Amino acid sequence: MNILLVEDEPKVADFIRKGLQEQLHPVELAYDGLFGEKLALENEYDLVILDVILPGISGLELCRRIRRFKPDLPILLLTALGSTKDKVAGLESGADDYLVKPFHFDELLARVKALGRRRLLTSPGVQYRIADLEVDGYKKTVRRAGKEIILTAKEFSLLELLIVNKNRVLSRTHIAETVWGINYDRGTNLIDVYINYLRSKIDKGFTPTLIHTVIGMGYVLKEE
Amino acid sequence: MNILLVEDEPKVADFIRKGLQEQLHPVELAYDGLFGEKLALENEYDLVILDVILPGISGLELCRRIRRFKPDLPILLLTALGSTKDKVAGLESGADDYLVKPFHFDELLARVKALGRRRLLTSPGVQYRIADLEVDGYKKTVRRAGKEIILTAKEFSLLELLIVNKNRVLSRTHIAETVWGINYDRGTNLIDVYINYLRSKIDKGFTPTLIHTVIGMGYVLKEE
DNA sequence: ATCTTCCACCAATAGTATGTTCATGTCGAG
DNA sequence: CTCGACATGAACATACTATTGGTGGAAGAT
Repeated sequence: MNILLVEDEPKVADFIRKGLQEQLHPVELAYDGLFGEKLALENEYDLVILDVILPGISGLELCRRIRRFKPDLPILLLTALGSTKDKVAGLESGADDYLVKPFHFDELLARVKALGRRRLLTSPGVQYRIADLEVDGYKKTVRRAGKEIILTAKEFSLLELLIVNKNRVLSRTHIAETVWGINYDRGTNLIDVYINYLRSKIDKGFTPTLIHTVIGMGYVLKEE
Repeated sequence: MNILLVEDEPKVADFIRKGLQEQLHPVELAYDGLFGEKLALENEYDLVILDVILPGISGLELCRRIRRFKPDLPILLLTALGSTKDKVAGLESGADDYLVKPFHFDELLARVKALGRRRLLTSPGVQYRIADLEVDGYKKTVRRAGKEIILTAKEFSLLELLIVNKNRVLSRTHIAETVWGINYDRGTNLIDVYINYLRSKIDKGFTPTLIHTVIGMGYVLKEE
């Protein structure tokens, strides 16, 4: 899930960004409201996390502006203030959810997941299986025919995307945006390379093969 | 917190499972009493949620059976019956708490949290083991291959977290929050250093090694 | 008070796996 | 046969992690 984080305190920003990246979400960061607005409007994020206290324009104002042009984009507000009045103000600005700092990171993750599910319908982070391949998004493990397979973070992220959308052809563009982030735009065959890595780890030596190329369109994970 | 849910109505089961997973609890599901009993006795859960009305054996009977072998395992009963008599019957069967359907999910969550906390606080005698490593959460002792190993407080706390979540990849963020408390400071490699301390004490010179790095994601304690 | 010891923590450096690119090889369609 | 599209292997760069030495402070001993 592509996430835009607007937070001016470097330490907090870093903490949140790293935590989300450890869950394999691509994260982009804006240090002030104006830049945040620019990014939010120019790109297609799945979620925006906004600090209320920002230099430039306030989080609430930014929230309203984003909401005006992107009514469906989920917005999560962060703030140090915890009064009911603040919460109401936040929600009235169009935020979908509200989290008071300091928070336990798991709490943030839970809300991120909840907001993400609203538009994706599928939520990575649970268990998936196809044929004799099992992917556990919680433990971050992969097994084929009962045997554990070790993947790197990027490989896992790619496989998770494929298995969540099994039987559906995924374009390279879509894969790039989901796994590598919004602003991925290199003229290389990086995705092909990673598909190749995955194949050698989860398909080589097993039947049936699960990763299929659809020429001109992209890749699918399916049986047969 | 690992949760076992025994519930035969698929809709209700799904509702509860999804809600709990959103809070990042791993949930396993049994659709009848016998299978529930098998799972409960064979695995290490932190909490069992039981429907009273079940095919096979009843929830009350199941509760008694589990209680016989796992006196410390928290059990939460769910039922459509709301009379005092029913509640008493449930609690007398050894359940720790009782919730009448239909309920608001927040209510369930609150109880789940409460039972979880109780277990963490009053968890004397919790012993964990993986391969030839034994950790006694009560005596605060650690042994590998029968030989006692002396750890400092922080080291023990870290090891305890790892072994409670064995086979699951733990992110640095999660580790930082659990062992060191909420802190935004990821500017140092303190966690890496403590992992290194632990490795030198419990892995060095032994096979198999138990602490594994998952680059980009965190660390796991597991065999293999 | 002072000394000693141990623990928690930090920072710099060395080390390694991963991420990325590029050149080349293969395959099928037309 | 030729082209486009994809697969593959290897080389390179980067990012992440391991390791070690050192600092400071707290607790206990003298």
